Amino acid sequence: MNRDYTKAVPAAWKNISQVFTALGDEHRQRILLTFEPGERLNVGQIVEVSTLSRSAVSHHLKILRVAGVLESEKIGKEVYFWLNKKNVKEALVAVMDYLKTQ
Amino acid sequence: MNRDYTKAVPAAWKNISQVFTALGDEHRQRILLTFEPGERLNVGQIVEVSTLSRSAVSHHLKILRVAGVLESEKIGKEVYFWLNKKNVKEALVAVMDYLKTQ
DNA sequence: CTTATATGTCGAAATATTTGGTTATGAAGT
DNA sequence: ACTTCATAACCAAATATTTCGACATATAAG
Repeated sequence: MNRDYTKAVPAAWKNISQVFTALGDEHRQRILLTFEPGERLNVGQIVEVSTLSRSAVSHHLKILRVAGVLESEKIGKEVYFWLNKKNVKEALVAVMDYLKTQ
Repeated sequence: MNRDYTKAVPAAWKNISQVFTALGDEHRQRILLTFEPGERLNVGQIVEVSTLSRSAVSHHLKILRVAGVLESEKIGKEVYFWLNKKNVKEALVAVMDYLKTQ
């Protein structure tokens, strides 16, 4: 039994937490699945296909962005979002690596 | 833009949700990191290294078990838990595969 | 400079999760 | 059968998250 993690988790796992929390919500999964390969979508487009209000979508987009699942850039009046594949992959690989040691 | 997921997510993603929600919580991460390779731990041992009450630990163990992150078996008076590597890996691979199409 | 549009932020209500005490269940020992 | 021990289930309180409308900001258009 490993007692090292009684009170905390390694720093790397804090980032993993965010990614996993972000992907653990069905509304956020639906937002992600809306993106076609390489596509960038603005908030209005995402709201359009969502069943949630604009501010709820904005809230979920923020969680996804802070977690590093999405990246965003403002172009004119619009804010475009796209998938941060690299960062999501890193979180998945980290857990895969942990599994391999088990 | 893919509009297929406006109201629901593919069935496979529902299982993924559970695994990701389970792994997105720091208390549950700490429980997982307590397991050494191949080890089986009973509830008492996990409570012992946790900062939470017995009933809170039991609650988190149930979430981990229902999500398929842990498996359990009652032996005598004790219930032993161990990592369900196969199931966690499947969820991770499913998301990895999604990333590859993106 | 005023107006319209896109998005973010705030605050309060609704909802969900977490927590720990108490009670119930089930297995083992006496 | 009675007691003890380990754990699960139940329940209510505490806490966190989600939600949406109202307001704020920023950019562009007229």
